Amino acid sequence: MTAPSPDPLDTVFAALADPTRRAILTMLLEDDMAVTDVAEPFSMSLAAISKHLAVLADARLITQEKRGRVKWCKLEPDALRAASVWMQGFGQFDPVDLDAFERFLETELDGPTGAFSDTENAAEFDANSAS
Amino acid sequence: MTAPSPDPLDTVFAALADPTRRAILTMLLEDDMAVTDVAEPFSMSLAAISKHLAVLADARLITQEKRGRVKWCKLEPDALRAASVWMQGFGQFDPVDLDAFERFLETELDGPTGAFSDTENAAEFDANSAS
DNA sequence: GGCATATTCAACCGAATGGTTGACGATCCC
DNA sequence: GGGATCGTCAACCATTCGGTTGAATATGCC
Repeated sequence: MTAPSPDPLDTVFAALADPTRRAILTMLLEDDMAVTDVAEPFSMSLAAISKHLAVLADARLITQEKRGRVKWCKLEPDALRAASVWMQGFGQFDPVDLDAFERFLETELDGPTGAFSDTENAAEFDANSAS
Repeated sequence: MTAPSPDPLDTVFAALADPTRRAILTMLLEDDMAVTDVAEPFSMSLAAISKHLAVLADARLITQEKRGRVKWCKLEPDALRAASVWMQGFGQFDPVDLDAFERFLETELDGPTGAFSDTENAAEFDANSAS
């Protein structure tokens, strides 16, 4: 924590660059989750997921609150605002295609408890399986 | 190049995670530039900038076209669209705050030839100088 | 041809990343 | 108290990243 203070965009974009972390964010979009539950769909150790969550928390993309012995992870979409503004400036796209995102989500998420469909996106949850 | 085919979002976000590369994109927003001219404001070797440009090209954030002995770099904002859509889905921010971006740019860019103001953002062009 | 310019290549280096395993500290519950 | 569960810590490992330097490859110009 002695780091000077790198541009917040650095840490936000770096956090988003990992498919596991993006998948975690997508899961948290549905609901707050405990660390163990976040880890469940991934074929990777709990410690690894814990590290990913630390990266997301460092980028302020999530917050973590310990209640009892379970630590709850909550999406913090505000952290994306600066990054989003930065990106939007380049494209001058059509204003926010939220419909496209909802369509994307429908293929990404299946049930409310983290049971994912085995579409093309399922690969994101077992990145090592990619040949 | 034997890599399977990672999610394009991986490479786009990873490319955006570096302040030097974001600065390059900002410069290219003004105009196409040759590699040497891109490198000029940075306190880093030409080879390093060449690598950064390769990363940006790999993420399809820029294209490079060789005319004569000089290679021109051109911004390709389309590559940001998918990433932007992905991000927007989390925030449900107010639709595209382009004004905020233009204000940001005014502090970022000074002249049309790569002369940057020495505001807070100038640090991005000599990242090593950050204590 | 011969020299200067533009850009990349190759080898190397230190630091950061993403993962593992095993031990550890908290907390819940009987 | 004591066992099970939750989560992190510490050490380790292989790979990637961001940078350097020096040589090599085009290309333009006289």
